[in-house]
Amino acid sequence: MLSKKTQYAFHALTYLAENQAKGPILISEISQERKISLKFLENILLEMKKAGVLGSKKGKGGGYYLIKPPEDVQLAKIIRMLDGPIALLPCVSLNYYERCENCTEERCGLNEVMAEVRDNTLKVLEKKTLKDVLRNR
Amino acid sequence: MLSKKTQYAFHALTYLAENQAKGPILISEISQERKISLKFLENILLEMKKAGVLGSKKGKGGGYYLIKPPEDVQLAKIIRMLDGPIALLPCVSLNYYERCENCTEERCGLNEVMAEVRDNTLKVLEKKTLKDVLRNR
DNA sequence: TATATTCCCTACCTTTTTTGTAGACTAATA
DNA sequence: TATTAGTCTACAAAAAAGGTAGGGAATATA
Repeated sequence: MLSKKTQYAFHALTYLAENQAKGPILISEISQERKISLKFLENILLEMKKAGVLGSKKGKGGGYYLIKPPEDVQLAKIIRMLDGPIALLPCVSLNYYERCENCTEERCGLNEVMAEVRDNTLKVLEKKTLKDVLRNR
Repeated sequence: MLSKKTQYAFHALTYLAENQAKGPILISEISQERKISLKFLENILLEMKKAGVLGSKKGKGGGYYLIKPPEDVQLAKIIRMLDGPIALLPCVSLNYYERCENCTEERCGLNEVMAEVRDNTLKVLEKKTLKDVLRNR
């Protein structure tokens, strides 16, 4: 399951996308509108900024804004950024690969299946973008 | 990611499947062969017994054994049993459904995408069985 | 340049989940 | 009836998730 953090991130991103015309949006506005703890949301937005998804502006008239058009923001990227691996096993993760203990990959049938699951999942999450989850499509 | 618990469960299940001919297998044997903490494994096997996947026999010559042929044990069932929901959001889970807070499902584009992910995942996990992950296929 | 505004950063705290352990109990078998 | 082996309840440690506090730094504007 996606963590609250990632779920909040999606709430924030769709809010930003739907209000792009207004220019930079205050953290506090997103927090109120989408009912997310202000300080927790601060962390999340900052993390997304560092990952290159959001931009920000300080001082009066400041706030956060999307740095790319919604159709260029892959859902897979957001999930990986905040939740880590999408794969079900470390040994089949493309971005967070780790060897499995107690299991030789060459002879383990599980990783083949899990690689198939991963591919099927990514087929959706890498194709779909922020634009696809907006309310006013 | 799958929890250790579920990963251990798969180790145990494949061991049981590969040694079916030997009759009931001791917890301690699986624990040693697959390097899993004995007491932790006890809990896991018991849970699978209660869920109807394993049978057991007490006393000398006892142990655990598969109650169904490996090709009848869906991977999805094992995962759900020990890890819970397979879906990425509670509101698109078939077996563990819960309403999402702060999000009206009718107008939330996220759940449509996540339902698609779920379907793609289940396409694999409900088709593949314990037999498909055995070493000596 | 003073001040208000707003994001930035570090550190911490609480709760929940995961992972693992202890020990007594019950059932089967020889 | 002694031994073997699973069953059950409870607990505990460690890790992860979720959330909070408070000051610092950059910006805008008067």
